[in-house]
Amino acid sequence: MLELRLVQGSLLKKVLESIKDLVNDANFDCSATGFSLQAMDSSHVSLVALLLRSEGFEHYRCDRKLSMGMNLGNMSRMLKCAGNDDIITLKADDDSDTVTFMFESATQDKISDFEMKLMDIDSEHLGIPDAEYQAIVRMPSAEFARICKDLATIGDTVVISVTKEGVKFSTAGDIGTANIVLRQNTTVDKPEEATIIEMNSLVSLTFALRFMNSFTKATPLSNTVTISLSSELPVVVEYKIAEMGYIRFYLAPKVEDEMEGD
Amino acid sequence: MLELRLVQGSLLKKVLESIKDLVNDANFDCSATGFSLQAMDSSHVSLVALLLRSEGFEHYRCDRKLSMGMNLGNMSRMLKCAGNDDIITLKADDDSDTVTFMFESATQDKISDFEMKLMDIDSEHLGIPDAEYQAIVRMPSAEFARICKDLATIGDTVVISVTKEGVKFSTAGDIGTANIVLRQNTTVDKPEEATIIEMNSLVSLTFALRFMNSFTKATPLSNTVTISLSSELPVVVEYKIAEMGYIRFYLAPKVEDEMEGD
DNA sequence: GACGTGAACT
DNA sequence: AGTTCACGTC
Repeated sequence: MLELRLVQGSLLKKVLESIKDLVNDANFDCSATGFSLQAMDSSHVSLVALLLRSEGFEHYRCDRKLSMGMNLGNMSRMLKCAGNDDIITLKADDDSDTVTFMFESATQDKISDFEMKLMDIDSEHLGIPDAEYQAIVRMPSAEFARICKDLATIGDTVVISVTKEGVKFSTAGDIGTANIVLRQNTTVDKPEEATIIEMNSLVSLTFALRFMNSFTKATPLSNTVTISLSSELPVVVEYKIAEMGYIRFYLAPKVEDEMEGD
Repeated sequence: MLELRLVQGSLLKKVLESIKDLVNDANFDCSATGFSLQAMDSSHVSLVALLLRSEGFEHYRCDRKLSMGMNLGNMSRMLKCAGNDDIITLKADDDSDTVTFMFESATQDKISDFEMKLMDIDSEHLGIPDAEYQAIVRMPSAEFARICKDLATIGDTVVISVTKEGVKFSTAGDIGTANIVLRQNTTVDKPEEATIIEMNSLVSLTFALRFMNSFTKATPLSNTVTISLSSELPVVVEYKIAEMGYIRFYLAPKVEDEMEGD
C-alpha cells in the first residue's frame, strides 16, 4: 500500500513539465526515504535524477519498496488536470498495475481521481558516486536558461569555462560567435540573484545546447541552479526543490577534437 | 576602427525588428555624421532609410567611412540576445570582415560579445532629394498601425486622401469596402495624440497595404508617425527616433487605372 | 488568456 | 517546403 499526499501539488506538476520532454518512460521508486526517479533520456545521452524526500509530504505511507513504471507523457497529461493549488495524493496498491492520482481543490469542493496503467520498464539503476568537482557555479536559474536559449540561436554547443572571477559561456556557429561572461557576484541584495563560484581548478568543458535547453525546463522549480563541472565527469545541473529534494541532470562533456558533433 | 556605444540598446533592437522583415541584407554606413542605412526591400519596391546621428551615442568613434554589409536576420538574432536595458557597443576594425556587438547588462555583471561575419553587398545608394509635399499628416503611430491592419482585412490597397479637415483611409475588397476618416485634431492634451495636417493641395493616392503593414513594424520607435504625400512622388512614412534620427520608408503610389495590382 | 511569431519536425 | 508545436508578448 502506497499513499503519498503532497499539499503543494504544483511541485509535482512542475517536475513532470521539466522531464517529460526528455524522458518518455521511467520507473518511479518509492521507499521509506522518499519518492525518486532515475532515468536516461530517450536518446540515452543524458540522465535525470529526481528525489522528493518523504518528509516533504504531508502524509507518506510506503509499506514496502515499490517501483512503478510510468509513461511520463501520460502522467503529465493527467497532472495537467490538477489545479495549481490542488493537493495531490498518489495511491497504489501492492501488486497493482495501476496508480491513482487524486486531486483535491483548495476549497475541497472538487475532488478528482485519475487512474493510470503502469508499465514494465527495465531500467538499470546506476549508482552515481559523489564526486569532487573542479568548479561549482550557483547562479539564478532564469539567467542560466536565458543564456542557453540565446546561445542556441547561434550554435549547437556551449563551452562553459570557469575562473575565479566568473563563468564564461561560449558558442560558435555559421553566422558568428558569442561569449557571455557572468561575473562572480555575491553582494547582491537578494541571495537568489547572486552568482557564486567555488573553484578548485580552472575548467572548460563543452556540452550540447540541445540538452542544456531541455534541462532548463526545470527553471520554475527553483530560483537558482547549481552547475558542477569536472573534466572527465558529466556536468550536474541541479535544481533544488524546496523542503523536498532536487532534480539533477547529468550530461557528459563533448570530446573537444571530435570531427563532427551530433 | 569603429566603436559606437549606445546606452539605450533597446533602440537598436527595435530598429532591427522594424526592418528585418522588409530587407534581408543591407549595408550599414558609418561616418563622422552617424550610423545609417539605405536599402530597397527584397522585392525592390519600397525603400528604407535609417539615420542614427553620432550625437545620440554615448561614445562615437569612426576613424573613416565604413560600409558594413550585414544579414539583418542574423543581426536581429544576435540583438535578441541583448537585454532591453543593456548598453550595446558596436565595434569593427578597419578592413575586418566581422563586426562585434557587445552587450553590457545594467548591473555590469553580465557582459556578452557577439561576433558576426560581414558580407559584400552591392547597393546603389540613391540620393533622395528633399521635396515639397502636397500634404503632410502627423498622427499617433499606433493609430496608423491599427488603421493599416484593419484595412488589410478588407482589401489589398489603401487610398489615402487628405483635405484640410482630415485624412481618409479607404479600401475595397471582395467582402465590402471601408473608409476611415481622421479629423484634424490639435487640441488634445498630449501632443503625441494629435492629428495634424499640413496641406498645400488636395491629394489622394493609392498604396499597397502589404508594405504599409511592414512599415508599421517601426511603431515601437515613436509615438507619432509622419506621412508625406505628393502625386508622382513616393510616400514617406517617417518615425522619428528620439535624440538620434529617424527611420523613413518610401513607397511609390499605385497607378490608379491599372487593370490588376500586385 | 489569446494572438502572433519563431523553431522543430515530417 | 509545409505543418505543427512551443514560446513570448499583448
